[in-house]
Amino acid sequence: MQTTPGKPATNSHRAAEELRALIFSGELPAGSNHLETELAARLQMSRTPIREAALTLEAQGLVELKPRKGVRILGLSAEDMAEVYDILTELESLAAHQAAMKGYGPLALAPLTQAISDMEAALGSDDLRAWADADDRFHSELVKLGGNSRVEMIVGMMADQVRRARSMTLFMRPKPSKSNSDHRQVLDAIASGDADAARAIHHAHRTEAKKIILALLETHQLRTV
Amino acid sequence: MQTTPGKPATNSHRAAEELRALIFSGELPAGSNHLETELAARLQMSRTPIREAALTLEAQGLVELKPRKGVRILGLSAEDMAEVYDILTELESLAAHQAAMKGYGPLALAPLTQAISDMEAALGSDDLRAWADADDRFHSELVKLGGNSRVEMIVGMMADQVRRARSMTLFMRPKPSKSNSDHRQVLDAIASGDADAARAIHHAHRTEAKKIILALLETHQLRTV
DNA sequence: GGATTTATTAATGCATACGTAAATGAATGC
DNA sequence: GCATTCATTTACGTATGCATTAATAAATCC
Repeated sequence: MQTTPGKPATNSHRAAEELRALIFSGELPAGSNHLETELAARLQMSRTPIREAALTLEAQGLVELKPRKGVRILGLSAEDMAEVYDILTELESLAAHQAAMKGYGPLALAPLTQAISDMEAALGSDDLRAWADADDRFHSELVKLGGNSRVEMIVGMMADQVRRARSMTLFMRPKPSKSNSDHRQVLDAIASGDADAARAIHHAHRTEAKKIILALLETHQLRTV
Repeated sequence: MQTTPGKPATNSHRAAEELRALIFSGELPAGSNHLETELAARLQMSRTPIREAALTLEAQGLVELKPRKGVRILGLSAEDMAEVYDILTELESLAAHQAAMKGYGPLALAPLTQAISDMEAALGSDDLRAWADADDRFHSELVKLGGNSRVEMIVGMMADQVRRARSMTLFMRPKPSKSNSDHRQVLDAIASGDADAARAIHHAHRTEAKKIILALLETHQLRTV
């Protein structure tokens, strides 16, 4: 969840954040429609900031403003998921590549190291939720280290979109143990400045993740999430 | 320019389009600030739709809403340009890869073929403006053929952002004659279903374009455009 | 009874009104 | 003369009001 720390504490932004939270928590399920008035009452403000927030979320692909129907919470079909994963694959791999070229020392790479050991710990204690958290952190830190702010933004948006789907499939899929060795390999490649390796390994990692998720959605007949 | 054809003919959207046009034409130059009231008067509507449009453009990275300063037209520094080009490189290459895997016939690839011959014609008659147009068309058609709607959207946004810079440097740079053989190679790779080649060639092509543009901005001391 | 037309409702898109708080300039103190 | 305080302006953020128009219900006709 990107909280946009530097932004002003305006109602419009509160609305955007709260709506996001409501969407991710599932309180506003995919496919549901909500009139502006209803949301305004729920968040205790007028329609104006709600509208502005909805517009922002629409630009980010989370909702759709349907005249007379209100804001429609968008779900992700399997095809949507494939699209998003493909983008994540490319842009994160780019980030890995660039991060490797920056010659980061152990200190700068500490967040990655930390995330990896957290994942291992979580895996040891069978805490999948914690694992997912650390995994998120790894990916977002990786992108940060890549140093392309636009990539960071786009990946943030896309990660938001798949978050719900991921949490649904989290308990279905096989223990992500291979995932960890992948992550460590990426980290090593970055630390040793091998940009092409970092890119290739991460690319393969994400491609694999995409296959697994899509297969799960397929077998479980989850059309939209 | 993406005109978003299916969208309702609301003032808010008119505002977004017109503001975009004003920005690209340079009438609202990078770095300038414009009060909401001023823009409202200019487009002959109230602040509300202006505000909504500005919010949308902000989400797309074209402007910034500064309290008390109005909407600030964002320029692109050399670093910004590098960021955008890197993203275009990755996502368009992905599109080329995916397009090659779809087994398109000559009919589906006609727009690409057309764009290429238009570029050649334009080059023959030294019409750089026409060349740039056809080049745009090639890239946007390529992305369309890739079939990932989100990629299409993101690339559209990024292309918007570099458009101004490109038109500034259009007359400075060497005749883009190599560009054409690159394009044809990409087309051939797609037509023959060689996804990896399509990706690699396009990647190299974009990487080269990035270098050229950045060098130009460097030598001409163009800090922001 | 079913289909078509008309009336009613109500949600949106937009305009407008207003309080607040930032920025500018005036006024005061030293 | 310079700094500090106070007053004034004004742009924004938000609330509210209103006309439009899509959607629903009612009513009429065949």
